Amino acid sequence: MPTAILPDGTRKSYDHDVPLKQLAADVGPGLAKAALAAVVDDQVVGLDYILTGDQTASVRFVTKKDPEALGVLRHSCAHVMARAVMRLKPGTRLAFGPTVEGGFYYDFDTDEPLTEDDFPAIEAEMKRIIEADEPFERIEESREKALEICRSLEQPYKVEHIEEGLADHDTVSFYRQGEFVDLCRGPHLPSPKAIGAFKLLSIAGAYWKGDQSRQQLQRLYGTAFFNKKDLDAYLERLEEARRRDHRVLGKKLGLFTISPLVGSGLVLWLPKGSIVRGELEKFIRGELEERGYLPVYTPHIGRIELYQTSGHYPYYKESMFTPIVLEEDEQYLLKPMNCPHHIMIYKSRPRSYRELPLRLAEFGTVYRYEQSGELSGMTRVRGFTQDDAHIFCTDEQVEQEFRSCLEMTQFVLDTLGLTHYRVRLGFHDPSSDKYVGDKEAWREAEASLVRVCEQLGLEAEAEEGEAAFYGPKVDFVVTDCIGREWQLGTVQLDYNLPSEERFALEYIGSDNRPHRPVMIHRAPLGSLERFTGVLIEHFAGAFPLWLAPEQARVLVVSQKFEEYGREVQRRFKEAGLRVGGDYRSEKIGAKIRDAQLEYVPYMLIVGGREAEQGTVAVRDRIEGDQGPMPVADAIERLLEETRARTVRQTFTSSVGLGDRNAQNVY
RNA sequence: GCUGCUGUAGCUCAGUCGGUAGAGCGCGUCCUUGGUAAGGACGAGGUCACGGGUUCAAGUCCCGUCAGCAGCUCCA
Repeated sequence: MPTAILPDGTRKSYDHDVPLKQLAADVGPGLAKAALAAVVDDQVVGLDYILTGDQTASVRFVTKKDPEALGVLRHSCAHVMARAVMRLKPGTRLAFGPTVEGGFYYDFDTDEPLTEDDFPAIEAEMKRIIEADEPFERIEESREKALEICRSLEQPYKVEHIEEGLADHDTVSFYRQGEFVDLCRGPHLPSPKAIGAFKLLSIAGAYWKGDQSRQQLQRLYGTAFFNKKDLDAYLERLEEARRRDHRVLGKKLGLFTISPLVGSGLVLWLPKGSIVRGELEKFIRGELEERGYLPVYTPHIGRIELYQTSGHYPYYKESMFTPIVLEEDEQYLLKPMNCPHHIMIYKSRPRSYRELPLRLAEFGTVYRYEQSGELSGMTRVRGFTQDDAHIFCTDEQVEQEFRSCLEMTQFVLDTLGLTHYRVRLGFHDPSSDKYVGDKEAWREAEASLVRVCEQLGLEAEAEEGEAAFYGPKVDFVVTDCIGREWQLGTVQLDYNLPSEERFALEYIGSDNRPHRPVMIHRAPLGSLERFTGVLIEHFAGAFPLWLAPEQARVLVVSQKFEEYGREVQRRFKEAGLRVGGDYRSEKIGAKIRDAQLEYVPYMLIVGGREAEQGTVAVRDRIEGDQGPMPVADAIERLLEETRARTVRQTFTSSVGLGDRNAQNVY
């Protein structure tokens, strides 16, 4: 006999199979009314779920206060949307319709393309469907019956999914609402009435099963909430995120620009952005020096043979700018990677084990011909500078070096207050042939990565297929303000480029015999372009003092005090601070407002009182008026905050439709 | 690269049915000289992304190119 264990520990037993709907009613009429779904043994299910036989399960009912409810609601809303589209565009083939962070989508194969102009009609139809309030009805069928149903509904994608994706399922489930029947795992709301507010957000193309060689579908994105207030709040957060977008702020604050005449994906760093980049480079350079790296410089082009030897050319030919051809046998590539150049520095003379580990570092600028549709502000570009280095070491040194690289990356991210990142272990995909090197070396390398991460207490998740072609890696991945993920820092282990088939690197060991070194590729920031783009959003344009293009600005109360203002400005400048001055014939309120809007961290306000006493009235961008203090004290205060690289404010929230952890995929 | 959308002043955007372009901010000049988030007046500023086409007439309609946006795919 089925038994349910409720959250408060009470057990309810039945002498017959019992649907959760009834269980809820037995617990109380209030619950029966409020319950939207349930969690049975950690699995979210609908109220149509039936406790059977000798099943003993923990059951927790989900109401709109529980976080699980929103996902169920959105998935139901996706069905409502699909039903509306089916009504408006008969014959549409349905693909997948999962929930994603922030909402849901559904993929359609329509005869005529959908456009945003179709949204009002679809939304109106959805509204009618919700108001009609027909229940979602779960139907379980055998595979054969299910195939028959999907064939009769003329839903070829569903047929394919039952045949392939669900090959190991004996039965599959459908949900029916009125005339609309869809293959679906569920769960759904008891009825659509709970969908209090929804909105279609965008339309885009998407490939069937994510495969570029297959049919392109129309992906309709939307979001839904229990009430209008939550929807409005979400839309407001989207707006805010948009204002924090590095492309918007980069333009507004004069940090960078991109000119079609120069070329798309090629960043022009404006003076203010260049200051931020320069400070980051200075910071990294200091760390490199302390950690025993040696600076090198290499040219921006190299002969094509260099990249044929490394293996990059055959693998990434399509993603490179086409070769510069001088003569048949003399071709050059704009370098897409720094490693082959650094390898040639290693190879410039015989190496002894006494030199290892040899750490060669360069802010190396590389060029990659990224697909046009991929380009995005500073985060995906065609020319970028990596804070790159390659470490050549012995087998015994690998783990220690690898650990140091991870520690440096963590240190750099911590310094900037970037704490919301995930660590991804990029492992090879055993079913792919894109990797070079023997299996044993890969196995060993991946095992050592896991070991080091465990030692450091790094919570890392392994992902197959994310490795570089020459070795596994550890990536630091952050999410931007609209929910997209970007890889920043990376540390990669490489047993292949040093190998006989590639560059045949050697060092002479203590036994006076040649040995093969191991390489580590690493870049804590990744690229300065992408990192700066992410930082702009991370600080919402308000950089901490040490990075701020203009650290302080002298504001004179009236132009009568310009002379004293310029004297103050000179003293701050001599102390090494980046200080501007506002001597316009504006009122002090206007000058403060402008400085605030430009995110100048400190305002130095001077008028008659300050001129007389040799002080400045310091106004903190965050805290406001700090009152007057001697010029020397103010300088010392700012210098101290700069030296400490203090981070006082960050913004980490992200909204949008990122599809990590997509639920209910069919 | 693919699907959909967009491109008007330095920026953000309006421009109805096809009838030769507007606002706010910013910028310049002048007045104003002030005490912690917007003082006032006047003025300059446009190849309506680019190239074709339809039309008596195109910012507006059609085609192409370039660029951007959203998503997919890719990412050494």
